[in-house]
Amino acid sequence: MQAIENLPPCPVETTLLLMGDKWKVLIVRDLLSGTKRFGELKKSLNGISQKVLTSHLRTMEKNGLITRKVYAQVPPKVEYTLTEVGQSLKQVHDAMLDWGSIYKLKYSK
Amino acid sequence: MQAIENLPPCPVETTLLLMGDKWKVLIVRDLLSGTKRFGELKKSLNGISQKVLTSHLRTMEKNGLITRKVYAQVPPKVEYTLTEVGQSLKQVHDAMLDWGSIYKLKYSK
DNA sequence: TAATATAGTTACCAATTGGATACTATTGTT
DNA sequence: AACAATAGTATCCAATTGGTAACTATATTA
Repeated sequence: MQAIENLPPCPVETTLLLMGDKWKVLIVRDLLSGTKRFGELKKSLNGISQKVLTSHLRTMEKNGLITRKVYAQVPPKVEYTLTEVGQSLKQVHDAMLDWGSIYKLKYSK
Repeated sequence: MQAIENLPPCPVETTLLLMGDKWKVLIVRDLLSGTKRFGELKKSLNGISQKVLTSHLRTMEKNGLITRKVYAQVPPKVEYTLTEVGQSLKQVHDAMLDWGSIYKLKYSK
């Protein structure tokens, strides 16, 4: 992958630059359990539009978080998989999972 | 605090609902080192406008993440502090800090 | 007397994001 | 011959978000 230029000095801001987005975190959540096809992602990301899903996947691929594998078939089959760096987002995901659970215990009905 | 209704079933989505926003994470980052005044936050959140900072602080207060203390002075003095639940966002913050650092090591110039 | 400092609020405008819809390509199926 | 299936792309419109600038209050300071 190509090096990215001008990342912010604060690493938290770097993470936000690459992942500071509802859908991207949910895409990671879904790919943490393994490779998925485009259609599977679309279905499990309830309500995301095709356009938005495609554009997030492209950005994440460019940033080295996922890989895209196209099969020479008709109808098309495209699979998305987390890279090693993408996998390492599991810590962030898990922290968010834990915190959300705690918050719900405390404050939800 | 009042219970919040209709939190999403997935705890990750709950976290995103409350924190899925660049500025909110950075506000937490800044408050993790202790209580801050409005003006201090504004200065350290480089580039945030007064309007946006105010509105994020209000939402976070409503959600039980921070407390707001107004001193009866002129000119006004208002301090913001993380609540206990707000403090517990440290795990999320730290995971993002770690991941950003790793990412920069691998991919930045 | 006028300026300064702080923490806002309000109104308006611009930009970004997101959604809906229609369209494409091609092979296999009915 | 028409249709289904998949992973898109292109276009247009709507909504949300964010920025700028002006305004407020009032005690203290020059």
